[in-house]
Amino acid sequence: MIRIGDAARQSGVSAKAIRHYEMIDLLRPAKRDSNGYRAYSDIDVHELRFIKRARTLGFPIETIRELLSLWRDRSRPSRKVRALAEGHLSFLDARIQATEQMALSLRRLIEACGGDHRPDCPILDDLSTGQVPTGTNQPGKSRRGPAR
Amino acid sequence: MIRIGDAARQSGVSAKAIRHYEMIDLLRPAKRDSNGYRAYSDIDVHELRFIKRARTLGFPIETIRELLSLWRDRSRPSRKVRALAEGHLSFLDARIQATEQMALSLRRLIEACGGDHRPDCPILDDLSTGQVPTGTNQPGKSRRGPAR
DNA sequence: CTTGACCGTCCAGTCGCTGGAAGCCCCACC
DNA sequence: GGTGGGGCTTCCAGCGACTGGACGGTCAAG
Repeated sequence: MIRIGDAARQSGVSAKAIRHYEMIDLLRPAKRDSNGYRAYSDIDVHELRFIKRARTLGFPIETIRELLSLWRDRSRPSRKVRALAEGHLSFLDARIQATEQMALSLRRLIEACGGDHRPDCPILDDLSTGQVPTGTNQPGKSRRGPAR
Repeated sequence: MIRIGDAARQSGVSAKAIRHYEMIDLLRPAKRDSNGYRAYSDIDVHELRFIKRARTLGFPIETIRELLSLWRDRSRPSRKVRALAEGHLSFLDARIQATEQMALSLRRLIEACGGDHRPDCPILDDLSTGQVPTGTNQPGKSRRGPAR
């Protein structure tokens, strides 16, 4: 049986994260051996790798939960998997768009800025005169800056 | 004097967020009028707009803190502002790259998936056989203990 | 017997807020 | 005078997906 450290090394998921996944019921509780250590099988490591790969593709945990249950189900329709993947792809595309928009604006500002010892700076000028984007505030209608 | 709700409407920053900014000392504590309500000046609203615009460009709060202090300093060298902006731009570019990589992989998987009623699905196949990205886990520097 | 690599639990912190509860303040309206 | 509805106040909790650290047990080598 594989202990948590080895499961971590073999899957690329940290031991801390493995315990975390167990706590949030993404993974079923690991068996314990006589001294209380978690003991994993190759199948468990395989699931961890599955999770790792899905995280690498940016899937959120809740979606991975569904993906895992679809994976375990031998009769799943690939349609469902595909729908999940497409939903996530839309999310990624939206994030790319939003981030590119930020980068574009910022790049223009940087180009206009001399970057010398003087206080004159188009970057600060832009920030200080920035128009209020309408309808983007208030309780209820939250604007979410892509998380960091 | 402007109360918090109006300051929110005029700046595009929610009232909750304004209080939050005060709590983390991004904003100096607002004056209070007789009934204890926060009272803002046009200058304060201007700062809020500055913050809002910087957030829209994706700057993290800690960087905005520096940007604000540079902005308040009439003799600031634009060099420093520019350096902050360039650092953030690198961060944005890295994020775009990473997200595009995810989207690209996912798009390929989706294209290969029929999306029908059958259980056969390249997406799940990929996830379940995903190679372990080496060197991407945990604290322990993955050094080997004695064989068990 | 000590060292050191593991393992365990539990709590706190990250980031940037948002939601909600409980309770004032103030105005208009009946 | 009461009532209703905004606004404002405070404080606590929660989001996502973990990571860090404290504190302690377990085990084999030296």
